[in-house]
Amino acid sequence: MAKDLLNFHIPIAATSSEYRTFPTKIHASSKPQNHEPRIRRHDSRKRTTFDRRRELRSVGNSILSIRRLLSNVNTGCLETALQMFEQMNKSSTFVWNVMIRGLVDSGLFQEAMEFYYRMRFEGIEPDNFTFPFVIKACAGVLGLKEGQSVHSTVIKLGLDVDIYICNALIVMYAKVSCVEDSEKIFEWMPVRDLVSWNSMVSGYVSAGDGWSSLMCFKKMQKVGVGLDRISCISSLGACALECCLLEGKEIFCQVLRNGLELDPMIQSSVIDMFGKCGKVDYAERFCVGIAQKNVVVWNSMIGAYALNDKPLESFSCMEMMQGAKDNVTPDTVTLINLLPLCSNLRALLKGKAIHGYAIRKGYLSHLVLETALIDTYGKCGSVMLAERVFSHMKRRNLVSLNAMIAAYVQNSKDREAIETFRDLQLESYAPDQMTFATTLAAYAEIALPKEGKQIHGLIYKLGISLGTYVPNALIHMYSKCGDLQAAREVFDRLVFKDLVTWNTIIMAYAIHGFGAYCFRLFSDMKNDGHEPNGSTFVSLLSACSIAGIVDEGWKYFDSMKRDYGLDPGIEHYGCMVDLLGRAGNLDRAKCFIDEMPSEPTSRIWGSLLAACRHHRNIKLAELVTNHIFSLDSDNTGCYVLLANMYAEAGRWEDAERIRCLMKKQGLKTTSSCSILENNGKTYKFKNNDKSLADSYIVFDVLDILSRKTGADLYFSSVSKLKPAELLKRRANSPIFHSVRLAICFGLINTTVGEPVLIRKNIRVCEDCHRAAKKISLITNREVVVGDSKQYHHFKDGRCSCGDYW
DNA sequence: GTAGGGTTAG
Repeated sequence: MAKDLLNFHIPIAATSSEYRTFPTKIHASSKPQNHEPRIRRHDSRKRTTFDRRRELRSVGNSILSIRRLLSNVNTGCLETALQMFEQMNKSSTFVWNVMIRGLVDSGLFQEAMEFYYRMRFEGIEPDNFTFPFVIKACAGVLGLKEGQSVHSTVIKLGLDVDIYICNALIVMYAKVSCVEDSEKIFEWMPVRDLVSWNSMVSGYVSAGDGWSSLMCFKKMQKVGVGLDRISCISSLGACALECCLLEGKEIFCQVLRNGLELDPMIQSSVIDMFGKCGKVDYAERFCVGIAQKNVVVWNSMIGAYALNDKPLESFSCMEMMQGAKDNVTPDTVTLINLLPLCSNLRALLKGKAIHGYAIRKGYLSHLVLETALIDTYGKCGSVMLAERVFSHMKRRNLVSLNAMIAAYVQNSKDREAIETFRDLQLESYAPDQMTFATTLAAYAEIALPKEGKQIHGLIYKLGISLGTYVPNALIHMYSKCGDLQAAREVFDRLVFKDLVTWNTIIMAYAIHGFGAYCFRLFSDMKNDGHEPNGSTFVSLLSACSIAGIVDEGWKYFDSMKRDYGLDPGIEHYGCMVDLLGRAGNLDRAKCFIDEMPSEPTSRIWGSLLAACRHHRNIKLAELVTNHIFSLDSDNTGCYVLLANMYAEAGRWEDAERIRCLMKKQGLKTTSSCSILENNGKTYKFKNNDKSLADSYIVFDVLDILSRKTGADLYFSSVSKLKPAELLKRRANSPIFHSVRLAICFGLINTTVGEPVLIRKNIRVCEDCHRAAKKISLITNREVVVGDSKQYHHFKDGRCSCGDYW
């Protein structure tokens, strides 16, 4: 392998430290008044062929060997070229240039840089030919520091007026996100040509600034530079970036006027532009007219369908490309385009098929493809396969790590997500907005406000540019961690709030049971000029369902379609089943599920099951569990709920039967656990947990409170227990449930007047709920308990959930 | 017999 031969490493610092500072010469000197180039360079083009031949002969390389070297480089036989190079006399700049060019052309940018440093180390002076290659290599490795160092050398050698070098610098600075430096170079260039203008147009696109690119494109035509195929490709990219159809159409007309429509790169750029501007039909019409389509053109069309929510067309497009007429083989980009469709369709098998195809074709390992696979597996619920791809990756970057964190979060592996986030920091990756937004979602599920605040501090410290993406995740995280006040502060400080921000804050108040306040926020949102979407109504209906505001719930449900043309989705139906269940209208809830336009999920049935339990309707519960098991046979919660219902009704044989069934299937109940924080430390309690050093105090307080709240609570609610069973269960009594231990610990360790905040991994049981209400009354303290769905604010003997959850 | 700008993707 060519790379093995490139084992000559010189540390960058040893060779380029003298060029580390950014060159200021071009900015400090006065702007040239005319466009006459300052002649300061040794222009090799002025040398005659004879001179060059004589020079090359004089350094001991025969013309034949140089021709062979060039031919190897030109045909991509880098390995042979490298072997030849090592045996040649290396004192001429020419042979180094040829080698560096070869490496750059093969995408071996780091190796090209190392070759340049080696050249300098051996005392060979680079010339005007060397720098365009080297600068391109700097852009390739996105090395701003290296680029600046090379730029210094260019100035020192008086080559900063060379138009080729300047053009390369423009592109390099834009690619490393310093487009202002590109602008300065462009502005100060003594002479600009079409390539200089094109470099600026494409430079702005690389920097993500499509509008500046289009303005530059217009200006270049105004000053009479004209345009060529590359101007069109770059400006079409700008239109695609900004979804600017009008400009895109104009450029398309220019393409036709200039007869450029047969150029495959133009073709793919046009399709891509139309696709990104939401005009997949235009893209399709243009694509159909292309007689011979290459793989990039096909990929652009597949991508356009995918982007415009036409997954089936994307797949059939892939089949067409492989058809007898075109017979084009899908490449890595084709697969990368198709994988998100599998994610959206939750089509795990299709994703696996693409993975298999990639392996058969030898496309792996490929960083982007592997990242897309992690994403697909994560979204399709197979975190194990995502992990497998991740662990086999030869190379990773921030995006692949973000994808793995997201896969964990999507599959409720929040601890693993946080662990991966920590690894990412240890490996010195600089987390970005995506990293934080995803990791915050993991914290939202399992953390307490203190940990959340720490990650918030880190975001602040790193100066992550915010937008709304991270603040929205922060609002969600704080509300889920129980600190609604902190969520509100983030919301209030956010100057530009988008629809997601509003939906998130409404949901924040919803899960804390402040239903009525959510309706006010909804009205504020509309006054702020936002049209609600499906998620807004999930927030609103959740608010109604959690706070038990039945009438408003129906009002919003009806308003969705009538006022906003939004079809209720499965989540909206879920909220309505909750509401009907709460009202005790179980038959109506069942009919409502039966009449749903889409197939009910196990979650929908789960809502009805919770209602059945609340209203002690075992008959319906049995029917509902059958539905749940047919969809989700290892739904532990469902087994437990049914078993408890049987137990409460004194139907011990049935309860035992359900427990046996669980055992048979190897299902284990999730053990309850409650957490709270005190003095910056998180304390974790399990049921009947005596592991804490001063747990005897906790148990003493619990004893006092149990007496005051009526220790017979538990026994009264399960009074149909047999005496033997009663004794057996004494040890597992709800009196010692984790949440009660945590409440006692909180009461002991927090200041009077401060609420006691607890998070719990599973739903609060009826006994603990009843006890918490009494404790709040007796101690005159607010107790806040968050479970997997909502928060219960216990105050003055009442709960914000209205005793339905 | 060496240079600069360019398409699709996570």
